[in-house]
Amino acid sequence: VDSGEDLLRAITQHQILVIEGETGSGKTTQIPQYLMEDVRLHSRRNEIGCTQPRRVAAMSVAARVAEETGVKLGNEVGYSIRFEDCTSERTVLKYMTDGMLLREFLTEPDLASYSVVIIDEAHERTLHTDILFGLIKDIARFRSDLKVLVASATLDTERFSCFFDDAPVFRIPGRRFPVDIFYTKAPEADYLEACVVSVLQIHVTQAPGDCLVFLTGQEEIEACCEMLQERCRRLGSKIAELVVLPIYANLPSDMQAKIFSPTPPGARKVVVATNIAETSLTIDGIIYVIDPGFCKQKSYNARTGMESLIVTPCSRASANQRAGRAGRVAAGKCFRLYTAWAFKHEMEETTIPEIQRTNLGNVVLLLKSLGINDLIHFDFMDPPPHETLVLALEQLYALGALNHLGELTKMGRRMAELPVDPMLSKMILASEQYKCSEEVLTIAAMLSVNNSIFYRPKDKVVHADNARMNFTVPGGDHLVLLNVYNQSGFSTQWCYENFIQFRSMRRARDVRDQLEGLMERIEVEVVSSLEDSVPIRKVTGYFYHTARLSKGGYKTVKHQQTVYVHPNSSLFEEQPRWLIYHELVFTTKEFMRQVIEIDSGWLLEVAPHYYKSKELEDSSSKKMPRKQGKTKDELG
DNA sequence: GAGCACTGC
Repeated sequence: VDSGEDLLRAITQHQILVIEGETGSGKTTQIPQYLMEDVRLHSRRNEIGCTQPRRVAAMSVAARVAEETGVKLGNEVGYSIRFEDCTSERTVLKYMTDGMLLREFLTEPDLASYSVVIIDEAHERTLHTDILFGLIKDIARFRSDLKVLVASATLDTERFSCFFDDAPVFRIPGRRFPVDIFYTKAPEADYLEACVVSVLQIHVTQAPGDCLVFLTGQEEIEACCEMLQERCRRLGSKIAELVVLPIYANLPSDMQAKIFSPTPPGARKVVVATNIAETSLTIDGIIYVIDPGFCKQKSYNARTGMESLIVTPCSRASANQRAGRAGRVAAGKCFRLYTAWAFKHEMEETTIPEIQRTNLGNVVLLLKSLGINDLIHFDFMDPPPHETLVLALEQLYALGALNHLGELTKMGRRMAELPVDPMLSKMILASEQYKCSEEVLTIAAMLSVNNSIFYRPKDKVVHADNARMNFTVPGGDHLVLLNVYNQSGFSTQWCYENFIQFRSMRRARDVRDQLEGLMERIEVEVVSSLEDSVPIRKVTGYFYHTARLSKGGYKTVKHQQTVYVHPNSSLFEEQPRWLIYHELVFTTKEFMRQVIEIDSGWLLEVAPHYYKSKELEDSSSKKMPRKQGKTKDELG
């Protein structure tokens, strides 16, 4: 940054400032250093906090700034991410994940220990960043000494400025190489085939430089890599060597690492990637980008409480981010496999912010515990759908976290301490009474590790499925997960032999350790039920998501939706009469994932306020009672 | 009988 003095002047004059700058403009590393050196802003020994959407970014930026300023990482400059606090009493500049700062509001609602808060990569609009916007705007009103910087890429800075009461926008010039963009003349019917043809054309006709292809998921990536390899084999020595490498988040780490090895002389590297290469990792040497213009996006239907993952055209902002990946080391080229007209008229300007596409159970609980009672009127930059808030409130009421006035209960206050979904925190708290907290902690940790524990490579499907069957125990999937956790011993060798994802296991262990560490604070004693699965089944998944067998499928007890047991479930063939599911996902059908068998009588024992014996009668021919429970207005 | 983009506390 050339204009450090100007920037400092602007910061002294305004409480909130929006900073617009491309990645590579040095805003993330330089600005906090200017602030640190400036005595006007730093007469008090308060911290400068700088949030990042990703853990690795927080760590690596902190390491770089520590090096540049010649201090030891963790002293004056440090970072704080889940499972890892690398700060000390001397820390002045702290890089952290946005979720971490959000959690800090629970212990320090006015962020008193900070003199400056920087929200970096604001344009990404992560769920946590969006909540921070509302909270920070609010505290800035009474903390006039707090400086707030909102740093974003070029897009949307006007909207940020507008949201923060017309805060001035300070622009920092970027340093990036130009990228030429090419469109197709007509739409492509088969974009996978078009990708393969484009890669080969680049390989044969273009100057040296590696190539990056954006696809939507594992299956597409595998298909594309196979097609490329097959055609290169057929062309044989007529063309130079092409090194084809897949990358996606679920790929085992040793295979991921291959994309970073240098391209052999005379050869060309092609990396076939998901969106992981759009923001999360950067590959050096990319000169060509091929963009078919699609991505998989999560969406959430609050009327049914169901999530789904759908292939959608990506936004113009996302397409531009992808193109930018070609211009990091030299001038590059981006080949878009859609027409210029489609780019202009058919693609959205920006991606829909996450807050509008996700379940908000834990966010609502967090805001309630910060004393924000009227969520409908909370200052969201883009408010979530009304139904999403209503469903979250309904769920929290059912779990006993809110009373009928929508106020936080003592139970809710304890639940908010745990960094997991409300259903999981409720079951952990309930496990105390049923003397099985030891097991329930493990189950909660395993359920909160979203991506699959079971590794199922295409060429070893039979082996993988056999390995998985060996973990089957009576009762349901929660107990299978508990069994896997207890057997694993966290050995890479064991995981490999049993087709278990080691990364997921390590994560489950970290989560479990963290949760166990919080048990004292919420006054839950850690005890084991010793082999008895009944108490575990009474509390796991908790009673909120129940379904009963009903001609060929299941019906949810509270909303009478037709749903099915997922074919990967250990209960797929058993089809028990009553069960509890952890989540609903819509793919080819409405599926319940992670289910456990229960006795309907338990529901009256565990949740008498929520179930009436009439709803639990077993004569399926009988007309179902009308929906009971609280209405929207009562919950407000 | 399915098929899981990416993050984060």
